[in-house]
Amino acid sequence: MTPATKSTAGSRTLEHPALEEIRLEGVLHALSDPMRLRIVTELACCEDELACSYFELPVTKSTTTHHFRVLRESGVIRQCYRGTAKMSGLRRDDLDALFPGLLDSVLDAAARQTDRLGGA
Amino acid sequence: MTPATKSTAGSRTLEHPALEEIRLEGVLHALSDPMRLRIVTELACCEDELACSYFELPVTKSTTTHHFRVLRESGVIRQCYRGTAKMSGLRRDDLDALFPGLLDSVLDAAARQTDRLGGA
DNA sequence: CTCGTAGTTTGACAGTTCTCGTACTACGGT
DNA sequence: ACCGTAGTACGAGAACTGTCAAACTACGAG
Repeated sequence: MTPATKSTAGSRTLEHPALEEIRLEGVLHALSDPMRLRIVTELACCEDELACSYFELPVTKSTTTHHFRVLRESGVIRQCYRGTAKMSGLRRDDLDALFPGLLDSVLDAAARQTDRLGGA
Repeated sequence: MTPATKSTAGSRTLEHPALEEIRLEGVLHALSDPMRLRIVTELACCEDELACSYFELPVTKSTTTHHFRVLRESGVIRQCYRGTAKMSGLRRDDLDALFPGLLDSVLDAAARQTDRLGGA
């Protein structure tokens, strides 16, 4: 994919879209998957960076990697390596600057829905 | 087919999800397509029901039909026939009841993005 | 009844998405 | 140096999506 990505030693860099590159459609699409919505909800809950392995998702590791990448590439989360772990955190500041109130509305909506459906 | 013979003419009935059936993921997915986001924006702008033919979308009629169906089946819009025309209107009330603030945030976000990009 | 306008249906196609399994790399601890 | 844990890359496959064209249905006006 990435041309000349001879990323041999150490430089485990992760590509993030710049603030101006974040598109609303991309963000909405990223959030429209149940698994990803769940990840984002937990991330918001904790208000801190979490390792991928923290989440106990009902999918394999490769699928997990995939979902985190979608979230990162759409600009919803920020990721960085920390030892062998990959930490993820919401890009709250950027999202709020670009689309004020959007993230909170979605988070609130997700909470309400969970309450309404899974509140068994 | 339920023989719900309404006084108003028309065996052309359109299926809409009940309020409790509307899912956040579905709504977000419906809104994550540029064409549909555009439709919703115009619908919100007009604050009234509009015929499909009002929209001058850069796609064929069948594609337009498809997008309107996705919006209706996800619970974002409400549709009914009126003569040969099919009128569409936002389900603002239902959406606000279910996910307070969500629609407005998305609309606002869409406006900001249009401003930021198209206002070049 | 006939015609035009508005929208639907169907089938097709290319592209994307979600998922998996297996093989792989990167780092830290012992 | 070795091993285990965390995550990645690479196919691959099934399902879904956005799009079109062409043939069709429904309604209103003459």
